[in-house]
Amino acid sequence: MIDFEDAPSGGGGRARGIFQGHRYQFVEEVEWQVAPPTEARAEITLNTPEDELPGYLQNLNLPQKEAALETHGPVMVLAGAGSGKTRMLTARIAYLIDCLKISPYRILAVTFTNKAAMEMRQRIGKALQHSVAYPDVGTFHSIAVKILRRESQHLPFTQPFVIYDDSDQLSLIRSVLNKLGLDTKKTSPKAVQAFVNRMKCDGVEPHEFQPADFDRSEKQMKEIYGVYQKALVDSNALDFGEILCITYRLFRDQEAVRKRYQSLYQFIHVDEYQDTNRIQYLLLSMLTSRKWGGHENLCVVGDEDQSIYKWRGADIGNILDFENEYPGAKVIKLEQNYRSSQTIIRAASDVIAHNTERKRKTLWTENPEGDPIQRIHVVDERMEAQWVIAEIQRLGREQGYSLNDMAILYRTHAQSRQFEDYLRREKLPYQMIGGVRFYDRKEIKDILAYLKVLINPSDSVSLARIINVPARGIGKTTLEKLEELTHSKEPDAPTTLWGALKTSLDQNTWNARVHNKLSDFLTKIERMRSRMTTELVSDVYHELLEATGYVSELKKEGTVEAESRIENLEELDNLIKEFEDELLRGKTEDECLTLKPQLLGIFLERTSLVSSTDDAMEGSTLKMMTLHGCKGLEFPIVFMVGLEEGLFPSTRPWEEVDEEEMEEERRLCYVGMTRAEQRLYMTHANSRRVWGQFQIHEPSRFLSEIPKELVHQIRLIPQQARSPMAPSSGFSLSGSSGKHPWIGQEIRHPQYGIGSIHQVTGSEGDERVVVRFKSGLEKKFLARFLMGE
DNA sequence: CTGTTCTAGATTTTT
DNA sequence: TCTAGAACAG
Repeated sequence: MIDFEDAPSGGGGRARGIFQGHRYQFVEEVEWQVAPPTEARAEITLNTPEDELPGYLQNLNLPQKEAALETHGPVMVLAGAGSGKTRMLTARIAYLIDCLKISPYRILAVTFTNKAAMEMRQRIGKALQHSVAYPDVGTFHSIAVKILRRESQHLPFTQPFVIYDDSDQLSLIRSVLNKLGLDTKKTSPKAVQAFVNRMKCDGVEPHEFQPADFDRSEKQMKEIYGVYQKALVDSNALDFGEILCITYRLFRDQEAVRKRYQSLYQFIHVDEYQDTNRIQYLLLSMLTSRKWGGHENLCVVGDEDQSIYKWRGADIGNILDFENEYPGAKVIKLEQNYRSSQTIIRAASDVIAHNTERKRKTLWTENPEGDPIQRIHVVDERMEAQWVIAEIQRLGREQGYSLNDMAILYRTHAQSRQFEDYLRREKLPYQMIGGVRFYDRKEIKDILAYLKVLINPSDSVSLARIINVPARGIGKTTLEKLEELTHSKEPDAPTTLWGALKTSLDQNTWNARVHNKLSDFLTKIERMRSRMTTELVSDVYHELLEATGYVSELKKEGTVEAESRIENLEELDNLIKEFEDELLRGKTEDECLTLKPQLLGIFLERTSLVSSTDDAMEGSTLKMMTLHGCKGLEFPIVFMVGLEEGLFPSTRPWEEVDEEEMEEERRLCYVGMTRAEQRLYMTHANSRRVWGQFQIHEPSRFLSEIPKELVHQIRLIPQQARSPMAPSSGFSLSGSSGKHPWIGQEIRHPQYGIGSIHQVTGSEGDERVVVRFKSGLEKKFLARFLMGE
């Protein structure tokens, strides 16, 4: 039953739980010799009677068992949705360790997200009961970073390097454009970023790129890319793409290193293989391909029907080419679905059958036929949310479903708003997966930037971010002058902002006022830096908040936002403590001593690599997420919302429809539909507000691709939306007589209560008003909004 | 140098 | 509609 008493969880990316069960190894526990080839196959075969099998191999179907036992040589498993591929992978790894006596350290499993890695680790642990050692399980990025830390002597980067996320990357690109004297209006930083990342997905370095002969912009891009790469090295920072590229180059160019990792990771597994990109493919072939002296013990698991990251460089070619790269590869299909009803499987299969570029694979199930697909036609997005929430309550009340049996899936995060509103109103606890990452919040990024500067003063992006945060009188012009110093071509000119800061202070180039401010800042940072080596991160963290006055600034503000920012900083404090606890627990004093200076680096690395979908799922809450975020999950009941042309499939009206993109949208639809076990709802609205404007939408083409006999259609008429139980839309005016606001007019707001208009600005029809509420609170609103359309 | 207002761009999806 | 960067005034 739904617990109606629970308070709403507030949604948003909570960071809790991210670090649970995530154990990095620092003390090297691996000997670097080549293990003897494992000839000693255990006597388990496909014919072994079920009751003689170890538990983890029982109850697998034939192809699953085949895939699990085919441990040597290249294997590609084409696993349909819900066909038990994680089960198979777990069984396979357990079998390697338990029966074939392969050391867990010789096994690598690559997953798409950190959350998936955590789950797999848990499942392997369960299968092996009491095993102490775990195989390496992680994302491409986390594994690559680990390797880079270990092999830093071969890299242009020095040890405590930092990782730049997308927005850091964008800042660096801006500063590069600036340095090159390019106008950001003509060369958009975003376009440069897209270009750079595209290059990196394919593993193309600046000098390798061949611009088309007469294409000036490509030539310019190439140049910017080169300068950007240099700036990365100067900042001692890696962006996401670079993490993989540089690891690839390390393996390609350093044979000894490559050999070592080939023998370290003798059995490699890759989940969600359909979403790997070129550089990940190259990385894998470095470790496994015969061409590079690899062992070919590679097992990839994927489903081209679920490939939904083409826009990020995922290359379906990786699936199609597998058999060429690894001749003699065994291809195994898992086609039996254990998750969904017949109806859902048939509907989803019919939809995906409209794609032309796919390998034939037929999903089937022994599950009962189940309910028809519920197609709900509503008037607008408010009604959609209202109806879905009411239905969720009904299912809880009448059929005993609990909230975590259900999920709402949408195409874009922006669609979550309506649902949040109604969920809050109805006091149903919910959790949004994805959205704004905890670590992307401004205050968290600020403080992390400080921490990054502490371990790596070369990090100019972070330094520029915090040099005047909170405001300490170091303004734009000063910063610009500092940056200019780094652009100088003199032989011993500083290359980093930090260097520029130091030399300029040494050479007394500033007037007294600026000089003092800068040197104050410098000494503060230096002092904290010196404490870093001996003290815990949590202690430095406190001094940081103290010395910079960050929290006291926030306290001064006294707004609700500031309050929640302070709370977030406290949450960060908890996370740091939790992290230190986890790493230092059970360690000897000596070990702690060596560990301490590394703590901050590891902490920052983790914060950069967790994604917004890595949030732990909490107990009985309704889950909402994008269709991309639902990959790998399943729910008894699924609501897919906003099935409208333009929104889903998402198209840009001014651009021609790209057939390939349309097929990706369709795969996304397939992924969403196959999340449902028992019941699937699909809603579409007649019209909805997009960017504040009403748009009329046709029902999504995907709806018509489902056979009619599988669908139960419901059309909700407008009157229902205005029924007494429907909360009115936000505001109501008491005693309003006209369409225009006047000063002194009384306003009732559902959240803030009663107030009166204090000020009116803006032109007729687009007035903005300031309302002063009884509580003394002053808020600004759009009058149009306030007058109820 | 700071705080405010103005404008443009974004909403497709993320390691 | 909202946000973040840019431009402007104090």
